[in-house]
Amino acid sequence: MPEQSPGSRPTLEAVAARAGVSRATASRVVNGGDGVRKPLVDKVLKAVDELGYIPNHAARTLVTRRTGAVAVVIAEPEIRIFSDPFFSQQIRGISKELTAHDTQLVLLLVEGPGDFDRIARYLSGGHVDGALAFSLHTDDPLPAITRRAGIPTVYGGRPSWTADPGDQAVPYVDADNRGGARVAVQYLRDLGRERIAHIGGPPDQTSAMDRLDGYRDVLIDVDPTLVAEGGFTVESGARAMAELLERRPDLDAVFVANDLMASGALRVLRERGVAVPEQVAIVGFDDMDSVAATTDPPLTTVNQDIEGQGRLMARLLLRGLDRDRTGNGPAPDSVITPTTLVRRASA
Amino acid sequence: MPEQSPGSRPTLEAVAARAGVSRATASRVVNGGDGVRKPLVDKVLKAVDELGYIPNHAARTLVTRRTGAVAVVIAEPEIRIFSDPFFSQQIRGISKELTAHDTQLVLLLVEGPGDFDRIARYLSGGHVDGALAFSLHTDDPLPAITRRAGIPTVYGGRPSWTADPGDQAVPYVDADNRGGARVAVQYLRDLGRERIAHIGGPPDQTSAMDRLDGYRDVLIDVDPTLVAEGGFTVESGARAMAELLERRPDLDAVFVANDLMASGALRVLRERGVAVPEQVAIVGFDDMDSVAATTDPPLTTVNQDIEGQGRLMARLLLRGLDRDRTGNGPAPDSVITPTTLVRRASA
DNA sequence: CGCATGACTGAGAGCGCTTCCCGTACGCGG
DNA sequence: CCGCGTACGGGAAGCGCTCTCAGTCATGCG
Repeated sequence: MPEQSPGSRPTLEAVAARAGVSRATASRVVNGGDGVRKPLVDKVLKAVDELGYIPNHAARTLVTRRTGAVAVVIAEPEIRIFSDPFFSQQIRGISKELTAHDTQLVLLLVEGPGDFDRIARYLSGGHVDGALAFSLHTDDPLPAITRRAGIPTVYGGRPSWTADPGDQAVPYVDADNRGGARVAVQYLRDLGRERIAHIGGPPDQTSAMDRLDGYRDVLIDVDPTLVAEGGFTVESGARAMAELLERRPDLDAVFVANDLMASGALRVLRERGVAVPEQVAIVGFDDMDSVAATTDPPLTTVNQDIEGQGRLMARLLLRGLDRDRTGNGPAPDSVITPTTLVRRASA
Repeated sequence: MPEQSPGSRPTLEAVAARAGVSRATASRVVNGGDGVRKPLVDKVLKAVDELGYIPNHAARTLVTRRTGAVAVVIAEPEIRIFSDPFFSQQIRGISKELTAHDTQLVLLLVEGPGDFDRIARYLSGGHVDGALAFSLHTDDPLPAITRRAGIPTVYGGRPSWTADPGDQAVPYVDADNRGGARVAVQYLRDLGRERIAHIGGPPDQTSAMDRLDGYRDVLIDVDPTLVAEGGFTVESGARAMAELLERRPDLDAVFVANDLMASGALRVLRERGVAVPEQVAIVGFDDMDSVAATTDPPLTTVNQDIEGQGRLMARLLLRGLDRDRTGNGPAPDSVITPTTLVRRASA
């Protein structure tokens, strides 16, 4: 690779000159070379190579009006954000897919409520072609922002407002939370468990609600005392478990809405000398490898392909952007990814 | 905020026209307004506001040759990456600082060894003004890449080659690992412990080595059987603890190079019925809030301000970029951030 | 053999912005 | 009241690239 002399990189002009063609032809070659005869293509490529030419991104963006960048907006006031393997795996998937399409990942962390202004300005500023967002809470202002900015956006997780009629559909990627929950609870029932409790997640997150719905699908007329609410954290899971044991010492199984809470629940059960799975069987959700496999006993849980979801989000967005540009292809539709039950020792 | 008619955003030209000034004057106002009389400034700002003008970033970059973006390169083949609260907090700090300076964060995840080519191309491509990187392993190709691309870079954690003489200094931000370790071990000794073991991190990470050095600073002629090596993971910590107990059943304290390993060590001690801190005192490192406070017993550990380190990294880089541009100010220098011992129950 | 047709290539016009350079208008002192 | 100096505003030149449009050349067919 040729050394870069400081401050001056070769331009297309230089490449064209060296190859003995016009700038237009050089440009054509650099952008795929359609309609340029082989010998010229080779000459240009040779010049590119010799000069170490790298296209100027800003100039290209200026004329094409496309940035080749996508924003990933993470708005999570809680600590959970990155520490949550969930996000990190999702981002990893996104990164892989974007990279494969020569698209940059611009990370936008929302630090506080006042930040939405900044985000809005940024998204409106034409810095990125599209956005990927994680819709978490009911009152999330993000959808409104992206809509007003006219930025194509794909959501991770079913946005809460998608239930509302009349709202325009937005593409999103989500796991089959309800189906997964159904399978999990059904499994517990097939095991012969009769008083299956549930520790749910925060009600303003659709994933939590969908999992609860799945639970109810199987246990139609469930006694409300068998249901407790947690906050998707280890601690809240422990609290909820304690609460359930208090209310229903007779319970013989718990379907917990995520692995973190399940690990908290396991701890409480262990502390109180309740044998898992003999006395109480536990099934979690997410199959976080850093949690589910290392609990004692290892957690039976519902697996979802989180990284795959990230990839899918990116792919959906890129496809949509491509469609905007070329004007053809089907409108991107939401995708529900499958879930599978992973049997370990806790149930 | 005015609605954007699709596809056409107001230009500086439009703002200038509406304000009744030249484009040059409008530009000056938008960029700070130096040397423009108050009434005109106001007129322009009013026009900007009314039109909802947002500068075209590509055009600006094209002429100024500055992108207003910084790359954050994370090259960690292991899973640890994001799941590691370490990175997430660091990134959070970086994000805050960059945001405060209207600079974008472009995330570059290295997925595999072959990816370095892509990273190199990207960094050379003038997409970003600078880079922040986490130097982890001895043979990391990143430093060479950024140097060749001529991209100002600040490292997180002391790069291993900084020990080599003759190598040009690179700015980095790191905690006072050695000092922190010293304080921790000294604390154990002040407690009256006499056979203080050490579980170290991977030898190709400077933080691990520096902590080991701190340990040795206090325990000058330490018996090598008291030192075991781990990989900064829970499991490796457990393994190392088991190994130490095997070799030296008489040990009465362990200084562990990070909290994750410490939690693994605690588990092993608990399983074997060794009382902590009565029989064996444990001190960790990092003070990860998701770990140190929730172990049983809560972990005495060495705290470092990780988010602050991230901020510092960004600040150092921005200062360097500013210096490159204006040509004045001191060259950015590396920073070692202080560490403090946090007393909890494990020692 | 001549002209039409198609396939390529080249010239040039900007994309929106910053900034240099020059003209001018205003300030002040004499 | 007039001259000069200073500071501010305006014109214009690109930054590097894409893409339309027109021109060129070779070929195929009548």
